Amino acid sequence: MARVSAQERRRQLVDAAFRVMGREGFAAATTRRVCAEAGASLAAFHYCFASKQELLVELTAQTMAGLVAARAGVHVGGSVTESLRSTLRGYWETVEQDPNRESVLMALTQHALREPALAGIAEQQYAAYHRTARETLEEIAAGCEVRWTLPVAQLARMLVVVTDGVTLAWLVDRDSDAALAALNAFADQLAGLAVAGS
Amino acid sequence: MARVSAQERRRQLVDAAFRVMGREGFAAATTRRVCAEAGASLAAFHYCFASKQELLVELTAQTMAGLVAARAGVHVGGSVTESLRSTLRGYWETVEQDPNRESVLMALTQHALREPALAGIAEQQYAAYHRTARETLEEIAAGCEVRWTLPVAQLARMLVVVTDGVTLAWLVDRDSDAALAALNAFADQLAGLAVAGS
DNA sequence: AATCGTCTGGGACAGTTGACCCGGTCGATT
DNA sequence: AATCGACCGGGTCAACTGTCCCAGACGATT
Repeated sequence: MARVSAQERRRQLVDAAFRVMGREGFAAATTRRVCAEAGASLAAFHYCFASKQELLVELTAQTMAGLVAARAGVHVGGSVTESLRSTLRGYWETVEQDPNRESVLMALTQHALREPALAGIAEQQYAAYHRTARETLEEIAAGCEVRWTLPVAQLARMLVVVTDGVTLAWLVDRDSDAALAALNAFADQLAGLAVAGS
Repeated sequence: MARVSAQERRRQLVDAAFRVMGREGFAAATTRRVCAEAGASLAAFHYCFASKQELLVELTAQTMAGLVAARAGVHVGGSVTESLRSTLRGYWETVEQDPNRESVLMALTQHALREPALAGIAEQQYAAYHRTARETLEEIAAGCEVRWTLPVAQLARMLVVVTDGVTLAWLVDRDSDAALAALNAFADQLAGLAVAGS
């Protein structure tokens, strides 16, 4: 077995846990299963992490950060409608490209809502979503020289609601056309809430 | 311990499983925990159910049926906007009144997507959502003497997307005002897709 | 009251899980 | 090359899980 730094080992274990969860579900990510996936021993696990909880916390934080980064791609160009459409399409590509991240994140969110040790993590996660969405909307408004006729916070929530809802439905029926159609329709509706101006 | 019919015992156990899941999460619903909640013995459990899977299947079916029934409340009256708003508000009241049903259903959906024995159940669940949503939209269109300018199937998906997304976000941050505002905004946008006519 | 299917009590089983521990091995620093 | 902290192998532990079993108690039918 390769001899790597504790920090590197931690990363490997977190990645392995993510892969196992994505492939076999949250419950399948036992310490042994994760260690096997990472090619590490149980002792190595408990050398790197004080407990499974600790890995879960790190996994949640890391996955969350990756998602926010992926969602942050804003495409400004042409009309408000076009900007919204291409931004949403950009997000959607990241989902279809790696569906597991979404299902893992959903499971982590569910778990974080119950586990006292992870209290606040789900809330932070959603706060980050809302912040990212708000920034995206503000960027588009600035780039297209329009302003929103509803509070940006409310629009941001709607954006998160729609992306989450579309993702959830797609995870079940995998109907990509319907998902994209819904996103486009929403982009058009949202564009209707923008008027020219500062 | 009371002596009840096997059928009644099954119902009790399903209810107990639902309560335990709602209170402590999906993973907490072990056979022993469920039996304790129902006031039954382990033997009673395996007399009524061949396996835990069997209970899970029945629980999913029953919870699903309850939800579809709850969502089916259509309020037609006044303008399209008003009808949509009050229908969505009606749905929302059922969510806030029993938040556990939503989180349990979400966990069951997650589980059903992985478990081969429950294959198809999640899909059926969502198909039922979409059917209910489509019927709701058609009822409103008929009652308000309008027609939709987009395919009803697409609008139905948007309806499901929004209700699911709003519910998901609310389960995390419990911001009822924001949830209701999002639903109202969506109702207004949806109303914009209706024009007078048959 | 005898019978029979329905139901229950308590216990047992093997398998899995998270956690832990100790002796030892590696590699860089000195 | 001696030292020391980082790291690993393999084994152990108690707790918990789903499942199963059997002797017996109940209640309706005969």
